[in-house]
Amino acid sequence: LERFWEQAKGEVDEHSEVLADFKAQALPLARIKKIMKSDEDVRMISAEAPVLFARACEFFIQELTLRSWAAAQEYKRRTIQRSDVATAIARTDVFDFLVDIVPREEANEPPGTDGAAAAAQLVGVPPPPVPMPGGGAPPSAPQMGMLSPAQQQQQQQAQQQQAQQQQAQDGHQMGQQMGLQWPPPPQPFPPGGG
Amino acid sequence: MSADSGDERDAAARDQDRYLPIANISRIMKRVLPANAKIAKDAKETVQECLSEFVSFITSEASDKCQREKRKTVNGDDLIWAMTTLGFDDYIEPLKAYLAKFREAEKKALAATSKARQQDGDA
DNA sequence: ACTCCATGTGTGATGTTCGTATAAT
DNA sequence: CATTATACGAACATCACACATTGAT
Repeated sequence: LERFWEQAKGEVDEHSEVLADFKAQALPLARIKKIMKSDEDVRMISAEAPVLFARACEFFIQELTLRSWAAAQEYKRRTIQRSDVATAIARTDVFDFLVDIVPREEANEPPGTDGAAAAAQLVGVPPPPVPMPGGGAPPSAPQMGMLSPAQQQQQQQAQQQQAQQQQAQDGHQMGQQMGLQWPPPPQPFPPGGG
Repeated sequence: MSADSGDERDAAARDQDRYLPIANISRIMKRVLPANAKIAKDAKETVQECLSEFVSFITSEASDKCQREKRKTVNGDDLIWAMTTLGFDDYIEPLKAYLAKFREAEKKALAATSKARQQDGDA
């Protein structure tokens, strides 16, 4: 009897591993489900929904992180601060729904400088409205109008290349695009599967 | 104007139950950053909060669609539709492929377990 | 529109993983 | 101030069961 199980497991094992890779390095599905259920209208959730969401959350985190990193680099910082995330949100229209959490005032962006616009273009973002009410420069905002867009681009590109190399070394998942544009990982599914 | 700027975020730190583990989020963030990049604690917490908002945002839109169509179960297609509607078009393609592969794998896994059970009873 | 079957999901208990807290660098 | 290393405990994944949901008739 155990023989059968072992044989069967041979078949199942492959799929099990594949399925295991879903949650391998992912966010906890149970908590995603909890957050979804925080909406009173949501009663039943298919099993695939949290799985899909886990992946979507990775994309979301990666995009927000890269845009924040670009913002940090404009100040020649290697540490992403909250203000950088705020800046990334303020510049990206698909993140408008986050203004309730991170108000635009927290974004550090010197008005009158098109360096930000240049960076945004480099990032591949269409001209964001960025009304930028008279927010005023945050305390941690040093003088940064001195960088020419070209220099900023050079620095960012250098960083991007480094990042790409890191990606290529660190993992074979996504090292090709990742220019800071937002090309979702070509990896449609768990590695090793297929 | 006020000296309480910065304390508001502590309120967010209370219900960690409503957020995804910050360690996982930090790991995913580092994955797309160069090795020499650092992430401030504030930034991690901010991303953490934004992520939960993202989930709620998409879920709400998907739930509305389900109500319109008189369905009671939010499925992956609803989420994909919601993300498309809300402007996350770039996520859709890979997510579709991911979802398709997941369904396929699950079907096969289920069939395999079914066979295993048959053999179990047979033996 | 109504019924029927198959599929799939919520709930609760359990073993195991892994994220959090803390201290050192 | 952020990262790393370590131990503990909470939370996650899994399973079984009852029945609601879905889609075709």
